[in-house]
Amino acid sequence: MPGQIVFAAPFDLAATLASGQVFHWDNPSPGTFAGLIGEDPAVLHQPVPGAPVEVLVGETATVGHYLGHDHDLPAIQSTFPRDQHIAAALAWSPGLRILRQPRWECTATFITSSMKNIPAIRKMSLEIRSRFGQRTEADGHVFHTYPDPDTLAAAGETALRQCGLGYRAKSLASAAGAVASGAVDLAAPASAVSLEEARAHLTALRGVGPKVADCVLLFAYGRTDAFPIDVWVERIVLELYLKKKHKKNRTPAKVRAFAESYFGPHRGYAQQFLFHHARHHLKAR
DNA sequence: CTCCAGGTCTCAT
DNA sequence: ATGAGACATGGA
Repeated sequence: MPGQIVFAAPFDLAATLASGQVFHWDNPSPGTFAGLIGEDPAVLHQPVPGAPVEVLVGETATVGHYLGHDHDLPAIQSTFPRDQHIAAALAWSPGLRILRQPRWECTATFITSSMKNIPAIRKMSLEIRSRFGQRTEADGHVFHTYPDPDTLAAAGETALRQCGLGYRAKSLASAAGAVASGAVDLAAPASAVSLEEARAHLTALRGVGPKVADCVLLFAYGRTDAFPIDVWVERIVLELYLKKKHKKNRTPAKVRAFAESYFGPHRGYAQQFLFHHARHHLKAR
């Protein structure tokens, strides 16, 4: 039932929902966010960062789980290296959290994310939802669920292309088919012991490479040791940490090796702070 | 109008 | 293993 969620450590709802890990939330008025958590409508309000989150629509338990209410942020942040770049990112949005998103929804939206900016990813996602999802309504807000694998597999590549997916339509249709048929089991990564094994389950899907797999593991499976490396994060690591290194030490493999050894056991969390900070302060090249 | 976007796949060294 | 191109579309 509706109520209030008090976080043990400062929480920033707006930063969390606008940090490029999820794309479908609406922001109808300052501090208010409306969206679906799986199939459940949610309308949340936080007047200012750090304040309790008012759940106007939705179950507080469901919302809390989605928002990572149980994450011990101070403990997680204490594992980060103490350098000026991490410090700046933490100061910029101390209440940023990693969400617990539904597996398929997260996988599918990140399959469509390659070579698209965040507004475009959002637009494709909303188009897919409104065309193929189930319509629900709550408190005057209209929502559309993210269509399940069977629905998208049945829709097919051509229909997905009409949602603006371009070449990604083929990947999404293929991935939907693989999950719908059971060829790929999205429960498998959750019980994988190693990160590598978890990643392998996901990269079996067309359109899922190392970067998308790490995003999904981080944003849907709670693997905070997964460290997605996109153009932004690669730039951050190269510019801020490997600036003076010789070319030989500035390859993608070296960036990955550095990240895995430097940022600690919750490096995915560190990555999200750095990414969110950089997107607001670094100029596109 | 040009540039570029939270990459992946394929095929070449 | 590492590198170069192709890939579709739309936001800025």
